[in-house]
Amino acid sequence: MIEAAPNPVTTVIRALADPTRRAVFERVFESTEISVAELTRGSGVTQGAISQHLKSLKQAGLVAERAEGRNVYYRAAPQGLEPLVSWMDHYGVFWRERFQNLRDLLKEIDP
Amino acid sequence: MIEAAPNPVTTVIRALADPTRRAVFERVFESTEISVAELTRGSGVTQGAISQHLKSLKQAGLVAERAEGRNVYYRAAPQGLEPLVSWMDHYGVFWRERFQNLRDLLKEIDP
DNA sequence: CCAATAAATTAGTATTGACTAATGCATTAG
DNA sequence: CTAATGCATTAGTCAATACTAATTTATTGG
Repeated sequence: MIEAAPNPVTTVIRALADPTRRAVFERVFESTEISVAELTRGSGVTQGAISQHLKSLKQAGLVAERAEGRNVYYRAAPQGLEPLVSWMDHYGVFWRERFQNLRDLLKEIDP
Repeated sequence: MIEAAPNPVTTVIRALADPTRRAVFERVFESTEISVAELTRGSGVTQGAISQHLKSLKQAGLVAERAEGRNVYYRAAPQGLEPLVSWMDHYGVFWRERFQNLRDLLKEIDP
């Protein structure tokens, strides 16, 4: 028992901490669905590396996959960001900084 | 020149990725001001380690310091979280998830 | 059936990074 | 002045991790 399962915030932040892996997440997010081969193209790293990054992202709950034939299509799971959102929210960043903007925005929408 | 200065998002996320360092940030945030010695107490690591973590946090713009005599007092700089907020915001997490709650909240405040 | 393609996994390597112990450098107390 | 305290920095260690190259397992096109 040297395990001590890291909390969800740590898992999510660490998954996003590596620039290459974060770029993978961003590309997945921007597409509805994207295959590993396509993610590999233009990534600058090997297919194996991409698969490893996808595994981390999946474990962090940030992506989900769908296998079809010999392809595997990945899609973003933004709910996976929730632990990070909550953590930041707890530190009060959002409301205090964005409250006024949002208030204005809502006035326009629903005056 | 193997440098290639990492972008602010990377700097901030990486600063928060380590649980010990994040705990330091949290303690700094919770106090108005706190000295290195006090941060060291109950941290489970040495004073040197704390100083190193504070250096990372400072470089990330997450804390600021004030020297007084032989003490150095640290305080949180939540604006340092902005790159991360923007990054997440760009991926649409906040409005979509919190819009309804906030709308209700604003209705109560300003009906 | 067979060659080719997609993706995951594995073993090995090099780098980074968190830590300690020790030292250095001010500043304050006696 | 001298000892003690607070903090930063340094050098060295060990573990984690990002990567490649190679292999493995499926699946599909000719």
